[in-house]
Amino acid sequence: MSTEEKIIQAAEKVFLRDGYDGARMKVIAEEAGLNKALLHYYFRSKENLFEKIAKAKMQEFLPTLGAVLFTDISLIEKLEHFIDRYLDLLSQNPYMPLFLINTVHKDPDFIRNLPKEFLQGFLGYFKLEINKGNIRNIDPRQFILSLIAMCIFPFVAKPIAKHMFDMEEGQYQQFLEDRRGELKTYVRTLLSN
Amino acid sequence: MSTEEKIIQAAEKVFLRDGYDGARMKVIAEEAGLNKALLHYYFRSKENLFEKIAKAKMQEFLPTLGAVLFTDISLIEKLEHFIDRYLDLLSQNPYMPLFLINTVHKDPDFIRNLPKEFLQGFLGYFKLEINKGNIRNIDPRQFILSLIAMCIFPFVAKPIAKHMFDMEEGQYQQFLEDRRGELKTYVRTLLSN
DNA sequence: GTCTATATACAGATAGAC
DNA sequence: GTCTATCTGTATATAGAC
Repeated sequence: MSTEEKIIQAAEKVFLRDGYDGARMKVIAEEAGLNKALLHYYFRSKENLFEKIAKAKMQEFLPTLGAVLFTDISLIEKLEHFIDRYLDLLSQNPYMPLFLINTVHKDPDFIRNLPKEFLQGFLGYFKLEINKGNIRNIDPRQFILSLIAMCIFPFVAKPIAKHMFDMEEGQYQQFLEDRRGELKTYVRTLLSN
Repeated sequence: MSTEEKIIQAAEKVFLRDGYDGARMKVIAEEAGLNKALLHYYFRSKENLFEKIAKAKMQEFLPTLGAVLFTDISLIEKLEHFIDRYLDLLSQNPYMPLFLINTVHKDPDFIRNLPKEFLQGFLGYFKLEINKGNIRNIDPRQFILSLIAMCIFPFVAKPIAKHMFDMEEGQYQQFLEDRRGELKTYVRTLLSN
């Protein structure tokens, strides 16, 4: 692994966990097993390193989801696949949502370049299915936002939910596993005619 | 307004918006129209001031919700009231959820003292209603987490959602207003036998 | 390219006049 | 109780030896 890759990997870990304000170049350097000065040699500044990491992570995170929405199955099946893929992705990147939310909160320009055409396309398709009478008449935007909320929230609010529900780590993992079926049931119930 | 109150009010605003790491004592002082040194005179340290603010805000935020759950109406009506009250509360405190999530993320001990008995009580009541056959058989914890997620997420992810849906501020406010009815419909659809 | 040593800036915190 | 001036620590960033 090259020095640059070591830095990027360490920076991803630290920035995702601690955010921009909470992250320290010293900590990133230690995590990479390198010297602080090298971070500046390769990336000039903390801000620059952060931007590189944040933009790459966002590009990596969002479009992965678009794919499943354009396969040749029914809308409800698409959404069920979406739930599985999204929860997989979140399990592998539990810090991503909070990181993304905080980053955009601090600097709204960060989303400027994020692709949104695939979502617009999907919303149009959703409306078509409603007009065809294949699913219940419902606001597609409200529904999609709700579905994403239900997927993301248990990861973002994990420590709070664990406390409120009096769960240990293992129990919460099981809870997240059970959630897949639960969310699919919600989707079918809400959209079926 | 006393000096101490001025500081608290300014600190609330800045900490809620910028988080602990992002907040600056200088900014809080300016916001309060006072000198930096006074913050230390009244609260000794940044950490101490933050704890005071954070604990007060949490205590203020959570129990407000418990009340509506113990009125003498049906479960579905309770949940409909909950949605209205919760969305009201969030409209008045849009930064609260992200602040709370980040604070607990940084220091999990912050929730140690948060009351959870009212939730446990409500979950028990929920199960009773299922056993009585008044509502559909569903996991109460999964359902409550989903409902809270659907309420909170549009506030937490507001900049992202606005961008993705191509909305201006006014449109998004309308979207949030429309959401009340939408969520109530979801609840009725998911819980009705 | 990689390190040690250092410069620079600014944060939180304190001292002391009023 | 409130201010100005200052201390101290630590963060990012740079200089320069190797």
